[in-house]
Amino acid sequence: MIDIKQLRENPQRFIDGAAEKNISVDITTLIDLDEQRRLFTRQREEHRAEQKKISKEIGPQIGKLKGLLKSAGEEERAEFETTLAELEAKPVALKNEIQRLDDSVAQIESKWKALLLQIPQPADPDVPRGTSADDNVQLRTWNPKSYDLNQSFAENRGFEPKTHIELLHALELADFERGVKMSGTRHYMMTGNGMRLHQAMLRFAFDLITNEHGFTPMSVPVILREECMVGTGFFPTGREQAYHIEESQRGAGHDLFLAGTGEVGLMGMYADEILPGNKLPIKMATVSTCFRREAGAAGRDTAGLYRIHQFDKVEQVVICKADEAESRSWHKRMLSIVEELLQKLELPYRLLQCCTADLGSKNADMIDIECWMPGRGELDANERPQGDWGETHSASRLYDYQCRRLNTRYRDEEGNTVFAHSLNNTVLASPRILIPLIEMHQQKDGSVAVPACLQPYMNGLQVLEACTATTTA
RNA sequence: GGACAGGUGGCCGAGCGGCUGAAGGCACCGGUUUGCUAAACCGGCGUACUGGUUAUACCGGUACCGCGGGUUCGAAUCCCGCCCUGUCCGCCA
Repeated sequence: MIDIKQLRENPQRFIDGAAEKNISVDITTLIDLDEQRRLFTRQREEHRAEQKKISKEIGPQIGKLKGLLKSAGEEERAEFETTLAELEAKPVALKNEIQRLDDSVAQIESKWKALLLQIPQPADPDVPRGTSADDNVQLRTWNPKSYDLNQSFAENRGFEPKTHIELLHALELADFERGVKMSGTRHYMMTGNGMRLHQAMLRFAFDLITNEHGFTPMSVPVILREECMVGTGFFPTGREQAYHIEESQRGAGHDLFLAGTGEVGLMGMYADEILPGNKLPIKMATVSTCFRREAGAAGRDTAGLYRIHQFDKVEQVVICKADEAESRSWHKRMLSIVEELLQKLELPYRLLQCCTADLGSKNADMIDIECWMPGRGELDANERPQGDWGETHSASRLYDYQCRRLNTRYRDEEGNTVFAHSLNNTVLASPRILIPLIEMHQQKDGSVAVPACLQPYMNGLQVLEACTATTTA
């Protein structure tokens, strides 16, 4: 959520910010509603103050009269009733007026809140302006010494690559048909060594981030209340991307939603809290199952492990003090952890500075990491893919946008409560990361070499071969 | 799932429908005293919005006693719905 005070002071910044992100929101209406809300709220407060004052003056008198009324005789009764009516006339008039203002404020406020939640965080000035993902800017690439990105896979390795789908089938690492049979399109199963590899990847990444980089290991709920989804900024805009468990239909008090990332649980845990300043920065990592409906992606990446409804992800999150320099430095550090990971896995990658159009509404800045996937991309004359980059990681910098929504604050040195800054980044998402892994490490004989860093997590296995697969027939 | 009990400030805990933003205690901060520490004593100590002003200093107003609604001139206190917690029973990885 943006700071409404900043919007009042400089609406143009937010109008431009939304336009640059290609997000259409009615900021003029929000400003109108904001003014009305403040006006009516102030009037209501003035009336209430008056009411309280009167109440204190005549309240006890009313109470006393009502008491006397009970034991009063006929003549006295009439007199008391008249006095009572006189005393009550003014507060009753006030009460009606307050009731009217209450209704106005409630009505305005719900529209105001709904709009406010939709206003995107403007991108930072150093984020390239753009109209689509095509305008993202490549920052740098990395490749192992043995792989020249300017040459084709065949030129590098001396044989034509298979796609990950072909490799998964041949080595019996995954079963798409039965996954689809049970759950429908975009579902799959990892089988035998495929599952071992999947787990090895996750554990390797989790150990790296927690043991080597001091992030606190966490398990988090992946079934969450709507407040968490709104608080973390995934709702209302991304509502159709989340699976919705309509428990209220069965009589429960609230619905639940499946998280699309562990970030929801990690950030949600500190909602409505004021943290002691010395607790920051909070560095946490979780490994969790992620669920995405992939609404609007019909027809895209339908085959293989690229775009699926359920996967597992190691996620890193940092909650730090409200300091731009500190935020920016954490962003870099989180990215460098991923670079270390990918280098250990010997996977070529590139860093992409996302342009304004690709940021999403909550981010001030986002850097994606894409791995080279030889089995992806346009088909050549022989109907074989030419290879392409595929997104495997995404590092977001949000300033206080998320903490403001979540109401996560900390107490600074002067004792003030301040909204914290938050950042998040993928450490590793699997099975998507298995695409570059098995495509890049495939060998001429159709086997796949297991990178050294994963071997301890694979019972020491060095090569995945067809005959080593121990899966169901 | 069934039966009870209960949700009050950082924590514990009191609270007759008006004098309660809320007693008391603990913790914390400042001060006095003090060889040091401790103790004792004095003072301070919630969040948010909003106005006086341009200001995180100061003064005022409003709201907040799980959440939402209702009764009332007036609600922490009465009523209704929901959420959550605890205990017992049942079921269960």
